[in-house]
Amino acid sequence: MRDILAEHFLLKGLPPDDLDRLAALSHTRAYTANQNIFSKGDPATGMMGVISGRVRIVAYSADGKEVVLRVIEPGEVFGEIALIDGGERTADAIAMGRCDLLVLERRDFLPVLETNPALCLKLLRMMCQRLRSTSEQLEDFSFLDLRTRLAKRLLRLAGQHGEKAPDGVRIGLNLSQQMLGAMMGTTREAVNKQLRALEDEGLVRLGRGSVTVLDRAALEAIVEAAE
Amino acid sequence: MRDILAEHFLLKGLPPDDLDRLAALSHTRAYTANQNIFSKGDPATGMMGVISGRVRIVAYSADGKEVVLRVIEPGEVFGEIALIDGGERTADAIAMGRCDLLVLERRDFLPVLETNPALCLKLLRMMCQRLRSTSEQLEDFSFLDLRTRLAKRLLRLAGQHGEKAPDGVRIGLNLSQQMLGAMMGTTREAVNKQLRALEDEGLVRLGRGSVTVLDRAALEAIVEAAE
DNA sequence: CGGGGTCTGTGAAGCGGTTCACAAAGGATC
DNA sequence: GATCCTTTGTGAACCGCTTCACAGACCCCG
Repeated sequence: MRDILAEHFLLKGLPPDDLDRLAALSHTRAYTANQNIFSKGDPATGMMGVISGRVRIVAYSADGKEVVLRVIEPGEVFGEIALIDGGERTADAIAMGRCDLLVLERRDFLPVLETNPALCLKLLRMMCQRLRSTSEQLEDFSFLDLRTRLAKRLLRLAGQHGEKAPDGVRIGLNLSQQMLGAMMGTTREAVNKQLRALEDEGLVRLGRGSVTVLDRAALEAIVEAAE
Repeated sequence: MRDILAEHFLLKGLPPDDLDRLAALSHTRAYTANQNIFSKGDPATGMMGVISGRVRIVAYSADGKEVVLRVIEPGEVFGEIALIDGGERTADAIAMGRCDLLVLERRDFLPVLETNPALCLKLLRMMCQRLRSTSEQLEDFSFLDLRTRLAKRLLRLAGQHGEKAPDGVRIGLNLSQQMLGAMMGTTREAVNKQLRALEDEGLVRLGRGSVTVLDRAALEAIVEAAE
């Protein structure tokens, strides 16, 4: 356990005795596909780190529409807002497949944070990053049309999760068009039509649960043209 | 100068010698209406606090549309992202009228931050707050129609800036419909039509540069119905 | 090896918001 | 008071996206 903690980017460099203290108090938890980890409004007791698998953070509208706010990869943490201010959870967290999480309780972590400015600064920098990306998403929502947002999103996904394919970069992830729609705040149908348009132009190839980026430069051109 | 700093919520409780250190190095700057304070992409050297007046943080699209991301009131700070990670400014800051700002340079502030966990935690909590509100705005953009967003925004503005009027709460601010549109990521015309609808229903009264909320409960009902 | 469920593809109709064009009413300035 | 600029009000045309409806393809599971 101590080693898992020490490996984690957020805790790397922490004094050994702090690490021991946290190791003694943190624990892991396993989740199955689509299992709910926490829901909006839940009282928050701490922060989680992803050891293996992926987690998505989503919000629901009154009529059940879903927006994906973030997808969390192994090595990243989520639920840190609640860690700091102790408020309610602001969104739902759902396991995207089998996954193992590390749980750090607020009451254990806070004392360590108070005595460790370097850790504080790391957290601050992480929050900055988060704020930057959320703001960018907000801008994209208000300025860019669907085609452009889609191109941008595909480029990001290809960068993060792309596997090399003979003729391009394949985004696997079991990524349905439904889920892509939720990532961009729109419907499955609208995504499908834009994707088909891109396929007709030869920029991507579609599969069931996958998109292969064939012409990265052309996608980048679409994004460039809009900003 | 030292007293101004000590008054500020973020720095309240700071050890006296830290305060002196910062006081010696920080300075104030005055701006006139609509003057640009910084622009997106500028290298960031530090954080600003508003002493008097108001500042708006805005983003521009390729074709010149404007979105207001935040309005900063006296006593609040902005530009803190750059303070922490030292990256580029992510948006434009514009003085909304005459205003006096306090400027804290990164190189002066960072050492104080490193030795003062309590200050770190305060900053962290502030960033959390910011992240919560930005996420909420993102959700609103994707889920709510204009009428609902407008109702929500009017309620918030009335709460923050409302002056008591004989028959309701008046939002002054010299708030044009143009600016309201920019706050909600839409056009002046669309805002006008929704406002007129609300006026016809007797929920608000419109003036040049002002909106008076006449029926707070009814506006709340509009918002409730959507979430 | 069915058979039900999820995922993809597509068309038609409708709607919310944009764009454009224009008019009139303050307010500011000289 | 005359003039100019900003702000507000409004209608018509347009358009991107949503909604709804349906069909076929693929896949997991019994």
